Amino acid sequence: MDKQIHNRKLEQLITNGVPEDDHAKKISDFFKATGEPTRVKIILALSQTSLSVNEIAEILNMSQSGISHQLKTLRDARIVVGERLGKEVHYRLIDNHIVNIFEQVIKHADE
Amino acid sequence: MDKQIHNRKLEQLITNGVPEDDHAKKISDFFKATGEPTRVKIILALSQTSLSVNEIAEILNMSQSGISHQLKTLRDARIVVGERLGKEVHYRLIDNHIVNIFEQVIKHADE
DNA sequence: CAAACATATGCATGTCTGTTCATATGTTCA
DNA sequence: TGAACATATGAACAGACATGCATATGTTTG
Repeated sequence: MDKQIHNRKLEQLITNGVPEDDHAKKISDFFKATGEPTRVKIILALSQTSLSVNEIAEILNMSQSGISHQLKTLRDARIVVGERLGKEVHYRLIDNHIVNIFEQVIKHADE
Repeated sequence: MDKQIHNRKLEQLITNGVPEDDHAKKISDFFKATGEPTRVKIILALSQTSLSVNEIAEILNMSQSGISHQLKTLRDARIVVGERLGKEVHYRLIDNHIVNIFEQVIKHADE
C-alpha cells in the first residue's frame, strides 16, 4: 500500500512533471548553446550593441573562423540573427528574452 | 578617424560589456549544467517535488549510478541540494530562481 | 556485528565539441 | 572582370563528457 502510493506519486510525475525526450532535448539545446564561455561572451557583447564577425573576433581576441563557428551554433539555437550589410554581417540577439535569462543566471552565479 | 571611433566602440565593449574569463566561465558553468537532457528532466521533476536518488532513477529509467553522477554535476553547479533522511538522500532545487529561468527558456524553446 | 539497502565514486569507453588551418563563398569597387 | 575584403565551411585533432559496471561508503535494523 505504501508502495502503491509511492508508485502513484511517480506515475504522476512521469505523466505531468517530466517532459518527453524531444522536449527535454529542445530545452537542453538552448542551455547547451549558452554553456560555453566564448558564446557567453559573444552574447553579452551583443547585449550591448550589434557587431560584425570581425569585431567580435577582435573583442574576444579569437580567430574569425572560430567566431563564425560559434555564431553558427548560436544561430541554430535561435539566440542570434545575422543581417548582411554589404560585405559585413551584423549580428544581434534575436530578442531581449535572452537578456532576461542571462540577468537571472548572472544573479544566481554571483550570489 | 573612422577607425578610431570604431576602436573606441570596441574598447568600451571590452571594458564594460564583456565579462572577465572567470566570470564568463561561472556563467557558462551554470548553463553547461543545465545543457543536457537527463539533467533537464531531473530539474523539472524536482520542480514538482523532492525525490530520492532511486526515485529519480526509476522515473527516468536510468541506472542509479548514472543519476548519482548527474546529481553531483547539479550539486556542483549549486542547482540542487541533497538532504540525508535515514538511508535515503532527498534532493530538491536549491531555490525557485531555477524554476523561473526554466520557465523563460521553455517559453523561448516552445515559441 | 552482520546483512540489507541507498547512495557515491573510480574507471573505462564511446561520443561529442571547441578550436585552428585551409579554402570556399559572397560582396564591393576600381 | 579581377583584386581585396568579410564571412562561412570542411577536415582534423585534442580535450571534455555521459553513461554503465564494479565497488566503496554510509545507514538502519535484526
